[in-house]
Amino acid sequence: MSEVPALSSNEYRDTWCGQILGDRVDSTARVAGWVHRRRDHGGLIFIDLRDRSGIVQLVFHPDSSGEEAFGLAHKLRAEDVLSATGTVVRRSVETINAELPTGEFELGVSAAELLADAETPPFQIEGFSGEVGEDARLRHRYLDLRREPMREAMVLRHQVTAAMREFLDGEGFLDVETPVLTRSTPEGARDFLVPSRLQRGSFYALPQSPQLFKQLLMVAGFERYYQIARCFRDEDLRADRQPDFTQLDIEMSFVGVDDVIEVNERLLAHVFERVGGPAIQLPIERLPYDEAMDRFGTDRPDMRFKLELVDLADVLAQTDFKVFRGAIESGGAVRGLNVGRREMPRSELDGLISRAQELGAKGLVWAFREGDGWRSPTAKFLSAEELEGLNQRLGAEEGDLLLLVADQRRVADAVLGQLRVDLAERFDLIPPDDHRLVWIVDWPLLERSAGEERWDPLHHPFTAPAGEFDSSDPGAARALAYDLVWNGQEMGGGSIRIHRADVQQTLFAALGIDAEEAESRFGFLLEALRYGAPPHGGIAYGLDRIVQRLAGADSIRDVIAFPKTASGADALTGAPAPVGEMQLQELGIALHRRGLAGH
RNA sequence: GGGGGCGUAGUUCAGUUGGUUAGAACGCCGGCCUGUCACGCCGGAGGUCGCGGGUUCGAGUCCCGUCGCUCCCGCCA
Repeated sequence: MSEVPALSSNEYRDTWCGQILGDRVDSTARVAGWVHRRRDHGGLIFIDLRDRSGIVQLVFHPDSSGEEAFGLAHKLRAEDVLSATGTVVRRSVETINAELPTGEFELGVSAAELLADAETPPFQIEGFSGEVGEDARLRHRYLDLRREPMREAMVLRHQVTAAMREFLDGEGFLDVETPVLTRSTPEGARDFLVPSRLQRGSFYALPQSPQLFKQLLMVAGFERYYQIARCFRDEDLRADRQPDFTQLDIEMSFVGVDDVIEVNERLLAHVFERVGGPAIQLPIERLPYDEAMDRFGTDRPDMRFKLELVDLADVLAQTDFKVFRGAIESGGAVRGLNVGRREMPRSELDGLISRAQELGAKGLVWAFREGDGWRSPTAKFLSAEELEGLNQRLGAEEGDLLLLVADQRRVADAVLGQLRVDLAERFDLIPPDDHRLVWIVDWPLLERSAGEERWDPLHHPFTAPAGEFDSSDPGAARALAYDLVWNGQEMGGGSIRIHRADVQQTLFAALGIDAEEAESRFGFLLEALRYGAPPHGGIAYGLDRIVQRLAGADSIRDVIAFPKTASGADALTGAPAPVGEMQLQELGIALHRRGLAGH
């Protein structure tokens, strides 16, 4: 239950429902709130009244409450809004309700006023054991938010941001607001665009993050900045992705990787301690990117369980099996996973193959170790020596389920890395209350863009390289970057930024952005860097995800007051919605009728 | 953009191999009830089976399309 300070008296109430406690016994109190539940015994009426602080039982008695109040009580219905005055009474022992914090007391009502009556809610606020469909909850979110789990999630969210502000304030960080109507910043996602009326044909972009602004604040000499910033990305939604979401955005000057990580570890420990999250052992483990990919096949490993990937190419160097040989000869890899001794019917194994294909693999080899060999459709293609070598490399014991993927290394990693997580859930390998935080460090600076002759930044183009950047071998460059991964989910990421204009220009060039384009898109940044920019770096956290995880919620939507549905709609307001012809004309926008646009 | 799941009373769900009057629980409405707290008891109302089309003597059930919600892939940190 949310903590609230004592009330002063006003025309509606002088006490919170949740504060009808022992120190009030025999005194007069006035409370206000919503009718949570009514129990009408004919000659005696109980009303549970709810406000943000909690619930208190009101008792209406035909004699002591008076005819008027008693008559009103008889007509009360769920969610009516009521103000009631009465005497705080200690309940007799046999009528105590141990479930309620106020359960040893009640309010003997002497007068009551109906402040608003309520229509029957479309779903029950409480007292119903089933889960209400999210559709209905979102359409009437203001009612959904009256339910205790939602209120608690919102309270938790507030406590998290309050603890963040408290810590950062104590460390000298300045909270500075940056624009929402801005220019596209290249985080890689599609921008939400806002048409300009004053400059027809031009558009603002909603920020994907305050990245460039916070760097400019470092140039401005603010040294330590933070903001709880709304960010926007026009991409498809997921259970942990919304088109508008919130970041805790942080930037610091005159710092290196270790400095940023050190402050952030104390920040996390402080926040978790304040809100009763899992205890954090400092320092948080750091895992180099290459090792994460080797062992877990992903840059956001869930380290609460083992199931590590194994490289099998050398065992199969001489193999005649076309699938494996083909992958190896074309520069790919054969990677394997020992799932341990498991039963799995053929239908489920087929399901694993489908899942592997969905994730990009051409196929998946499954096998159960049986004696010195395999029970597997693939066994007949492999020699006894190869099977023995594979069993040994995979540490396979009798009955162990083995999964192998032969493909380009990044594909094999991605597929087995995801299957590893799927199977851990399938076989309950994840300890229930375990939490594992890890920094992923030593990232590559650039990666080959998929299918194109181009280098892309793994983070963003302002990430500083470790040491001198060698344009002749961009793939070898490492980044001064770090991501925080919590139970396999990315919670935040950041880097030291490039603070010299010449280095930034070199990087733009390496990314295929020529000087002219760099000047037109990022001229303001390059110019700022020429006026004396301090070495600086920072981080941004996905606030919604952090709160989701702390709340133990299945979806990010459960910790956002007014979230969008999977199709990006606001079920409550109906956004997005068509606008009038006049509005469009003012903006100089003409809509294509469907089909005319050509695509 | 692609794939999977779901859509029946206000809510959560059941509904057999296609069969004539579509059920349950909670909620709602009315009555009774002075210590309940998921109050109890009695009675009652409430349905475009998401929508459109098709197959059939007959469709909640089968087929096609479409819309909505949701999960995943692509995309996106």
